[in-house]
Amino acid sequence: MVTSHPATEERILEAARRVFHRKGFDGARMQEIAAEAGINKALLHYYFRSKENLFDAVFKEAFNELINKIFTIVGSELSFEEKIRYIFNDYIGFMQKNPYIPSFILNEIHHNPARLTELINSLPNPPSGIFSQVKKSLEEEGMADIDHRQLVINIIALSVFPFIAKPLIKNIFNFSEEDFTGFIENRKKELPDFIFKAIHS
Amino acid sequence: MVTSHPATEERILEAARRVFHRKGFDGARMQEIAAEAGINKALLHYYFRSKENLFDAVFKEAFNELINKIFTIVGSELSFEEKIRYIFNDYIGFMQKNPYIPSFILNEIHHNPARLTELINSLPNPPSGIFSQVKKSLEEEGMADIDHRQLVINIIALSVFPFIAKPLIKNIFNFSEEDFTGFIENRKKELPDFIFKAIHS
DNA sequence: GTCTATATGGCGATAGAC
DNA sequence: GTCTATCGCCATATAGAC
Repeated sequence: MVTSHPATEERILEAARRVFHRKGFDGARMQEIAAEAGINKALLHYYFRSKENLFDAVFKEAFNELINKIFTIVGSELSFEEKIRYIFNDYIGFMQKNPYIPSFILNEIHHNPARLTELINSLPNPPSGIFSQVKKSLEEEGMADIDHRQLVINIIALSVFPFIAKPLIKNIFNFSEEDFTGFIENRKKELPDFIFKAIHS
Repeated sequence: MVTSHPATEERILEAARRVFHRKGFDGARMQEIAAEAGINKALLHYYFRSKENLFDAVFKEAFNELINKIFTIVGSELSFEEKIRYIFNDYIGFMQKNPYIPSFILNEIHHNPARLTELINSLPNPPSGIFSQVKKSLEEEGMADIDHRQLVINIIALSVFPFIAKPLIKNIFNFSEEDFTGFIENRKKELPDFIFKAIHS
């Protein structure tokens, strides 16, 4: 895994990202990753002993990016309202730049629950701490009656779902790629107020 | 596909559902489906010529169930408020009974966009008609200012997402299976008011 | 219709030369 | 470190007996 020729390892990882993100573990082929990286299969195994190892590196990286992105905002010192606005703007923005990651993660977490537990346990900030902080924020805002966990899931659902369902959305609304981009840009603007109205009595 | 022994074909389909829903096309094995159905691989090919054919039958069925469920409610003669309540109650209820279908559909639609277009075109009620009806409902309720397409996606996102992200949710909240069930039951109760508050000015 | 046996190809992984 | 060649296995699919 550590070598005197980092350029090759990084090229393998880039190729592996492209292929695994799109096709998942079962659909990906070592031959395709090798071709994308401009090398041959044998060299893949020289750097990362097995398909599973290579996949783990890619999965871990994507998972941490996706989770830390949101946990960093939630766990920051911003006001409650600012946090909501930042999440919708930055989190959706991240997925616009990495449109395959949400489906990739949400699909692969079903296949290996043990790895998921391990990854969550090794996060820099434990989720339990983040969530008790959310709860405290809500109490300070005088909204102690709403379940903070339901709210967190609602916010993530509204952010992530359009990217998971993109092909379906494009089809049922007859959206071009530009239409879809516009639809997402509108969400960034409209979702914060949607949430504020929903939670303020 | 049509035969004098329907019991076998139905047993194959039941087995194929169980395996494909959980593992997707790439992860499923014809051997496993045969074993689940209590027959051998050769007989699978006798009834459904290829893995792809068998998968298509399973996919089409799940897709139509998932889409028609919601389109039937949306296109019904219920009042706007009733529709919202029915969607959250019945749609979430359907997914509680079929927890693998949302992930299955949302994952596989990425792999064959052509089949998706075909399936949508063959729906009993065309989506465009359903959505113009939603728009009309909103105008009658004096809520013409909100984008009906954004609202539809929000409602579906809030319903579907917890099932797609179930392993993640259980992990980060330290939920047992019973905790998760309770969490979903609470959503059924709370989501209608969440939406009503969000859209009423 | 249902089985056993087998064809055929592709996959992950390794051996060994350079 | 990087390559070519190949092993061993397992997948889908078919042939052919009953």
